[in-house]
Amino acid sequence: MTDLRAILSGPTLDAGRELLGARIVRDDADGVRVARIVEVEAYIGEDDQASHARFGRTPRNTVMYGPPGLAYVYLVYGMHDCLNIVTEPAGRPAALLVRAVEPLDGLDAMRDARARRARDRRRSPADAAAQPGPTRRAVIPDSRLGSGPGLVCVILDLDRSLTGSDLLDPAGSVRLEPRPPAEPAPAVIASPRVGIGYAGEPWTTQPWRLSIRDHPSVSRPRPPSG
DNA sequence: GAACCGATTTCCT
DNA sequence: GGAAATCGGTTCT
Repeated sequence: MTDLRAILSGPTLDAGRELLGARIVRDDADGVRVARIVEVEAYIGEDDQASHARFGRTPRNTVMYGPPGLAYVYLVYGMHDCLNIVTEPAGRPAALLVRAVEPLDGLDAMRDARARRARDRRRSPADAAAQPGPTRRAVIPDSRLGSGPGLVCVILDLDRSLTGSDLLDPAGSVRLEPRPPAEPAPAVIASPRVGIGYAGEPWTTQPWRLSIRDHPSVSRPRPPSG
């Protein structure tokens, strides 16, 4: 089945498994960029103490209560945008955080976007005060360009203004497309979510991080290869 | 390759 | 007011 709307309206963990291997297509002035989803995390309901919905509906998280297939992009640690895909029927707050992608097409635009980000960072006063030093940075392999939730948004130029747009709209500039039928379903690893120590048990140990087994584009910390 | 650190601003019982 | 669904650089093993 490739009806993504139906898949996203179902249980979030099932939807997460279906999204592994799906494509994010970014279609804008910089051309067409395509990336394959290799890692997601599920945030399910108001009971989930790791979810932004844990305090109930707020101005920021309202879109999580909307229909499946909408984008929810939020800012974390004051600097990184993170892309979520809303799941489950309207009224039930749930979403899948896209933690890592494998670049498939438009890699030059992706590298440009990362270089732009690095330049902007260097403009900050604190960095200007620091000695630039002649340190040469290692070249980032293609497979690692989108290996983290913040990096996914950097290489695809996504930000909070995208929140509320429908990722299944064929005319949208950011689109979600199903895994091609010819491509075999990937082996999935389920492991605990990252960076949610504040949530307490059982939430910190729920295996709601889903990733393609042993895929080089998966973010750190690397899940067990099972 | 792991472990530590600083950046930066939005969000909310 | 305090913490946050992270990243990149540095420093160590």
